[in-house]
Amino acid sequence: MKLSNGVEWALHSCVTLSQSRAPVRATRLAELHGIPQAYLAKHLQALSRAEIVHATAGQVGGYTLTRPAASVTMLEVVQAIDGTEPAYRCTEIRQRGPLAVPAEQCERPCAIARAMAAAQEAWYRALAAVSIADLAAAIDTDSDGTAMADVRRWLAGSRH
Amino acid sequence: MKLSNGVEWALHSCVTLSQSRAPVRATRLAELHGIPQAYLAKHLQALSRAEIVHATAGQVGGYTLTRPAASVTMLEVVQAIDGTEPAYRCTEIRQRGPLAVPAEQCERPCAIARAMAAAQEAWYRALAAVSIADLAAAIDTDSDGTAMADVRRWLAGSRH
DNA sequence: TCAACTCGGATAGAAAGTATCCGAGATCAT
DNA sequence: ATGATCTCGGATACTTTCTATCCGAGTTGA
Repeated sequence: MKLSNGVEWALHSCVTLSQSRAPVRATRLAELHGIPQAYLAKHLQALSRAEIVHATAGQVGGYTLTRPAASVTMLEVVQAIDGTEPAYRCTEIRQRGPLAVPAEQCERPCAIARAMAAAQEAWYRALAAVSIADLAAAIDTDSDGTAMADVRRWLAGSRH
Repeated sequence: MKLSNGVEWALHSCVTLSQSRAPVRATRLAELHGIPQAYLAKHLQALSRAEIVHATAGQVGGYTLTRPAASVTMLEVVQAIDGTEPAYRCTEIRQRGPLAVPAEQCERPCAIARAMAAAQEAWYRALAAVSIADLAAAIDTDSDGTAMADVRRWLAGSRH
């Protein structure tokens, strides 16, 4: 089980966007984080499709958060990049083989699928409990309150 | 994020093995579940390497559980097949770019990595709380107490 | 001692993730 | 109003992982 690499970039990008009301170009986000510009753009598209960010075209275009950072959860971002399909998908092998269970007895998911779904739900809950604003605050605390100010300063001076 | 297909087969196979003290051949497990024999064998190797099952060679060989089913958790099986690496791996992009954080300030994982680790831990905890014996009992209940007896009967008559 | 059966690792093919490019659309200066 | 420039968006190659399979090494029982 591996999570797409773009999840990390998307989360950092959202934290950065939370520090700016003005649109931020994909190129600048990539430069700030030291990551491939073209590939990050693809992931930003996914965030745009999920309506987490809003894309503005044109010379002063770029990306902005559509909602306050406190109302955007990590889960939304992860699902926007990685998809909403659960990690475990039951192929109903109980309905196959010599001891196959009749289909009419399989309305309820199989016990294994239920346990996996419960685990996934626990994962979802943990991610839904943390917002982009929470992340920004935690990163700020880790740096003794300088990190986000530095980001804001860098963003303000980036439009040359 | 997608979980390997073999996880489902491994879990069902462990439940089946919990119903037999005698070794069960990989061919029989595949036949019972209606799945590719050769590919299941590869996953059983992983279970063997993790010492969840014991492989016996020879004419009356096959696989058996090494421990009581009540002491084998879903988490162990999932990790044996899928590996123990966490789904999210931080690439430390905070140490890159124009606002790079000095390495000496990065002893603690970044806030995003911490939140992801907490979510993964919740997932682990949910899986560790369910044993193979629990699964067997739940499957039995779903079938009004006939499923496991049917499995035992089929296993007893399978060595022709 | 021999024969038959088992598991185990090494080997091809398919799918998904990774990385990139160029075109459609919009904005600002002229 | 017009044109040039800059933006995002989807379509296109490449790499890695997962999927599926085969044949050899080792063991058991007759």
